[in-house]
Amino acid sequence: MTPDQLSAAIVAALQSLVDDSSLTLSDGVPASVRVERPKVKEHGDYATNVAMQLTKKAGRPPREIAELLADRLSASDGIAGAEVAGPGFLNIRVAAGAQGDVARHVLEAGEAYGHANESTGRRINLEFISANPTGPLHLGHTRWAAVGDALSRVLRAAGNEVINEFYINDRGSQMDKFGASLRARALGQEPPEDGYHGAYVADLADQVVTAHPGILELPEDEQLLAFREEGYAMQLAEQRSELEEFRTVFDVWFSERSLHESDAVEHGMKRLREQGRLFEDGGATWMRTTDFGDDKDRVLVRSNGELTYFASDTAYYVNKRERGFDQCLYLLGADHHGYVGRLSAMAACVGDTPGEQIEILIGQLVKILANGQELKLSKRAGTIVSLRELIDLIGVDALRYTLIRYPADSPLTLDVAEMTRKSNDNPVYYVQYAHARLASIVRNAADLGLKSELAAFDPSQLSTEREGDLLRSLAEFPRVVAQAAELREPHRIARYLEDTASAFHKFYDTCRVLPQGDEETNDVHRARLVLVAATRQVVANGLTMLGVSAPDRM
RNA sequence: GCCCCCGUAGCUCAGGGGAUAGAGCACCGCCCUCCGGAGGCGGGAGCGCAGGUUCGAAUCCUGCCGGGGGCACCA
Repeated sequence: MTPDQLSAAIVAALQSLVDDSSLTLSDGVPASVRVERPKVKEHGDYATNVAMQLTKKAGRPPREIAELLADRLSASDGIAGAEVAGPGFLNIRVAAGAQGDVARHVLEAGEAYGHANESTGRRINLEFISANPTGPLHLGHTRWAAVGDALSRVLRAAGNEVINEFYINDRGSQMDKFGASLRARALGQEPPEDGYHGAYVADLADQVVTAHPGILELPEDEQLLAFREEGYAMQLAEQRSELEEFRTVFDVWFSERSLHESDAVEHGMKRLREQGRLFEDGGATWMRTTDFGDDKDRVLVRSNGELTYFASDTAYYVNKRERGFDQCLYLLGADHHGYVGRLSAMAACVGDTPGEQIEILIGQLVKILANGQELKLSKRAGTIVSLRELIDLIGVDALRYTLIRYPADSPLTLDVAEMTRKSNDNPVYYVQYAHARLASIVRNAADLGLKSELAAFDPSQLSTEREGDLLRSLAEFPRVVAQAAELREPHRIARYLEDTASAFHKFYDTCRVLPQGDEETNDVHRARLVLVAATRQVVANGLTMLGVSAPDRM
């Protein structure tokens, strides 16, 4: 019995109470009832507070409603018992057979277990990282790479169509400063004061010269252009390959320049004009974002005729919507949180509703400590911890997992020494180890000529406390995925996996799975093997959803 | 000055109104004749402060204190 099935059983019990007038509910029977897993085992396998919530609508004390419900529910299939506790909680015990059947569901669904059965029909554009192509990706980008990619997988699992998109800021003065910095290094000079000073600039400059032997013979303006464009191409290629190595793949790499090369910007402005949100002041063109709660109106075209970055943002958003996305999600770092107000207002200015078509998720920054000292991540200072370096240092699995397992909106402090010193300090190994152990049992079973056969599976054999705990944990997975997608919180998957791994290790400690010595294979062995195979499937599905490997051996 | 995020165990962090607030690390002790000890079992310690909403608050609201981030006709 899954929580959803239990919830349905409670609803049915309520309905039957209403049908025979044992209970009157002013709003009718709720469509679903929340069931939760109690913290203490004395409170049963599941508990619901529905009686307390219905007390007003029923006009009766919660314990009285709970009593009625307990009687009715106890008679339902798969329910071993229900009792009222405290102010009106209903504590429910599920029959072992119904509980064990969860393992069957898991194996029947296989890789699809935990994934939504139906499509939401929603197309989501998920934009994240969107770094300037003027340097290596650093720790901050790395967090969004891991979280964004995991979020995308989770949203897909929940039945959405999702496109991962990377917006390339390849236009504007930063690019020129980048080109000038490269040229300066190539000439053996210091980059401009407001340019790029990291050590990578000199290396990149050398690469540009190598690829373009005649570059230093060009006139200065052409030379600046050539350095800028070559450096851009190389840096972008580098970012792509690093991200690919990090298993973060983008479906669309969208160039800001391409917006300007097409008529997208003018098109976006036209849309705003139609909506009546444009005005002229001081020779500049403004968008009246204050109509929708922004602190101040925003300039789109400066008085000198140049387009602002925000004009691109607007055009880009309109472009996304016209490409057919129902929802545009932006994953931004806390250093960009000032954009939330104006982006939301902008979407409203073109006629959308913030929170519906546009959703901006702010992730807090990551701090990294080495020997108790914070590493500064400034590109200027050149003390960058790059994605490449982090991968080399920590490994893709551990790095991804560590960054994903915390909520993105909580500031994070990681210790290099701790991440690199002892690998088993990282919870990712706890989960992966569980998977390897599970896979190993399945392997050993095969050596004994045993397979997890559903035909011979008797779920009621899984009757011990730890088997029940593990089964209930497996039953949670679909709910966890749905919730993680709804809240845009992929870290919930990681936390869930840690709980499930723990439930498995405890089960393993007390429950022998395979027959030993000359022992005959019995129904308990067979049932436990099914449970093991189901658990392995769930752990594998969860790790896959995080983009972390599920090794059969470690 | 205004806005956003955060404050939970010695440290890093979970906990979307529910019953006795949880993990990992660190510290102390214990558990393999047998499926992987990267495991299991036990031990101590905590919701920044003050109000409010509620039958019930770590969770929601207000104020204060402390930490981080942000304010542009920059990108």
